[in-house]
Amino acid sequence: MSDLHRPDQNHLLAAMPAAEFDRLAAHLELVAMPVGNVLCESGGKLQHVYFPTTAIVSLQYVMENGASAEIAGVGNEGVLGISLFMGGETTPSRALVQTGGHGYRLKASLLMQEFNRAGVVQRLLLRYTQALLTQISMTAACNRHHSVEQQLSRWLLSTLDRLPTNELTMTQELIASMLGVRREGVTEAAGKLQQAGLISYRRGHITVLDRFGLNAHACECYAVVKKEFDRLLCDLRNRHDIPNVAG
Amino acid sequence: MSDLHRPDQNHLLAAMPAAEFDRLAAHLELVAMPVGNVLCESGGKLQHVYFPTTAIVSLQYVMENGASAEIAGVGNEGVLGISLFMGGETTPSRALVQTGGHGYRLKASLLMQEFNRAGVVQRLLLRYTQALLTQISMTAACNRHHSVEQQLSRWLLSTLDRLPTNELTMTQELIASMLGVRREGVTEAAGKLQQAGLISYRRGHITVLDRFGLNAHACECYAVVKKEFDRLLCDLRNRHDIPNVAG
DNA sequence: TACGCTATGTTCGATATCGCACAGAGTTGA
DNA sequence: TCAACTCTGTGCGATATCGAACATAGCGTA
Repeated sequence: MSDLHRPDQNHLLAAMPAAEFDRLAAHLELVAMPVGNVLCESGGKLQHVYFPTTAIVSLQYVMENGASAEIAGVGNEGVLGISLFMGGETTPSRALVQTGGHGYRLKASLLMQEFNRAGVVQRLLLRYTQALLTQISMTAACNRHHSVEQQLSRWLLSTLDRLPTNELTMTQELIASMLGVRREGVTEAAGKLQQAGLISYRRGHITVLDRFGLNAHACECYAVVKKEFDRLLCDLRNRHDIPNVAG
Repeated sequence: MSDLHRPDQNHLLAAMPAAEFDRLAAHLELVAMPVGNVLCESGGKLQHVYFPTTAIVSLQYVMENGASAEIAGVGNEGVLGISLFMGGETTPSRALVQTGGHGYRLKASLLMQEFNRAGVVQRLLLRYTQALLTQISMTAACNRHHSVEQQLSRWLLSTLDRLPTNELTMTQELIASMLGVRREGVTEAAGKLQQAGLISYRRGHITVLDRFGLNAHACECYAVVKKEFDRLLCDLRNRHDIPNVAG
């Protein structure tokens, strides 16, 4: 297992310089993150931050009437628990494991120690937070203007970016609750995408056949978010000189 | 004018301890922020951060087809330009002055110097950023699930919170572009609110008559955001000991 | 005062999504 | 093999919003 799971499968951990990473490495704890697990309820305080490697966590808001909406997703590109270092300790959204897998967790206090050194790790985490903010912003715009079919395409692509394969294990019911639409709406949209030869699916599994085609089918939101993540973070992999933008 | 305009009309500036504030005060520049002014285009880099006092800035995303959606608003409770200290320098959203007024601006480099001291001001700005993040998150959820009438109520209330009066100068057309809906939809929703005795309006002006009633008419999103802002920031006014949440 | 511009009000059909009901198909386990 | 359960497919009317066209009303200005 120690061969299969490595901290640097998480891009943020991988982007940390050796000195900083070494300080944290001994305290990183590999944990299973089974699907459906609620890591943090609305308003709840996390005891750890989570760096997913193969798992994907969905940040959702659940409304008073029970309807839910995904705000953003967190996979191997990021970290769950930004409210700890942002100073609020809690958020009104909940964190639900959407795709089961693993991740590394770190005691909140240890992350805070590192963050408060005000060095590379702080800058890295703040950049990630800005990227997350862009993701949430685009979710807002997308929810306003785009069709279920476009949103499903976007969601499939961004989920796929966090997985090693082209297949995701996920019922339409679950996808519907992520997107905040009816299950039937997902059935219909998925049917169209399958007819177009972009995906194929069977009970609980979706395989993306044509990523480029799906991209063309999705709204611009996917590309905007991806570009912004790349700009802010992707080049961090194997590049440990995160610039300090101090004037 | 120097009597009418004071930096502490902005809550973030007011929340800074004397030592920190004094370092910045000499560099704060009072500027007029006329309605319609675009302070920052999508992807553009700000040379200053803006602390509005009487103005309100709308953060929007404009889609490829020209449709727009408000992501969040920034008034006297906050600051425009978080991407500077978050490390990304730019964001995909644009900043448009929605309500004309004034604000204080500060050279980006000077804010960065203060931010990089990793002291009270940094913690204050990060807490504000988290509050903004909550606002954006709720915009996303609200866009998904709530009616135009509910959203208009929410928007009126949150705009009013940033103004000294109960009247806002704003055409329905402009409100429509903020909410990302048709102008006719705003006309219809505003008509209902007026019939219910909650607001009254005439060509370009809206007066809120019954704030409590409007609150009851709005979706939960308004209250969630307000509560979170209060929790994270409101008690900062006249309270300069922002706790360091280091573990 | 009269004109012209802009804001607001109203109507219409078109469309997307919803909410519900139920049928069929796949999976699991006794 | 069969039963129970879950997931997916489909059809229906109801509703909200859209998109466009046009009517009316308020306001500034010549």
